[in-house]
Amino acid sequence: MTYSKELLKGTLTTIILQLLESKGRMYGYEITQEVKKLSDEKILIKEGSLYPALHKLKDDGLVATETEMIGNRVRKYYSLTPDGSITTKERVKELNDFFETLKIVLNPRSAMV
Amino acid sequence: MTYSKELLKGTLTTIILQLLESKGRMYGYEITQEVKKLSDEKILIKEGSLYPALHKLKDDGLVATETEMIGNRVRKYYSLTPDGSITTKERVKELNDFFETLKIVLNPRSAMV
DNA sequence: TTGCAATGCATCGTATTCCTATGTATCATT
DNA sequence: AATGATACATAGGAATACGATGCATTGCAA
Repeated sequence: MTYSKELLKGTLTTIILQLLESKGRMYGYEITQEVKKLSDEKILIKEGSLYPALHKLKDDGLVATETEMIGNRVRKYYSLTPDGSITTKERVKELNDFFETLKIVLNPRSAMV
Repeated sequence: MTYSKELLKGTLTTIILQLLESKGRMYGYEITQEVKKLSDEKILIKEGSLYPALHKLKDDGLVATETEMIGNRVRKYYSLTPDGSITTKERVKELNDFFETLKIVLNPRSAMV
């Protein structure tokens, strides 16, 4: 079972940022595998989503890259810039807050605070 | 403070469906106001999002409409069809499940099950 | 009484973003 | 030798939320 791809919209970038925040640095393929593992195979990030997202994060100055050669194979590591670290905290906070709000909207009877 | 509009993607339809499930029937403007109220003004559904979404739900056979005249003003009520009711339960379940999964992904240290 | 805000419906064009499909290349295992 | 995993990347398409705009009624305040 995989989630409707629409659900990922708006959260993919936050997932990437938060992974980089906790792991320090990662390469693309590693990110897809880590998300797959953590989500019990329920969230599968595709290359067609991941790489454009990473490139955009770089354009926006939120991540920096360094390329390494592993044998003859190129590997591109991503890590957060100071700006990226700040943005990550904001995004994660916003996402958690959004979830809480949505819970209330989706279940009005639990809204008695 | 309003959430980044990207966050709503993939959840708007579920919000509408669940509101109809709990309220029985609602009209468009009423939906925007109810979501605004329940979310403490943090989720503001725009007409440009709402009406296309409602029309799509109708095309998909998930909601039915009835038009009423309130004074000289037209009001269009939406309610769930039997199909819509089933879909609503599935969507809400999927969304809650997605949140749980995402929590784990966003905070690996809490993933020790 | 005039004008503005709120109520109420709707659509067009735009931006975003995720995916499918495709391409290239290395490496390990069979 | 072939296949699957590793690893990067992009082009084109689909979905969807929004901004802008339009129309009409109603209520209220200046």
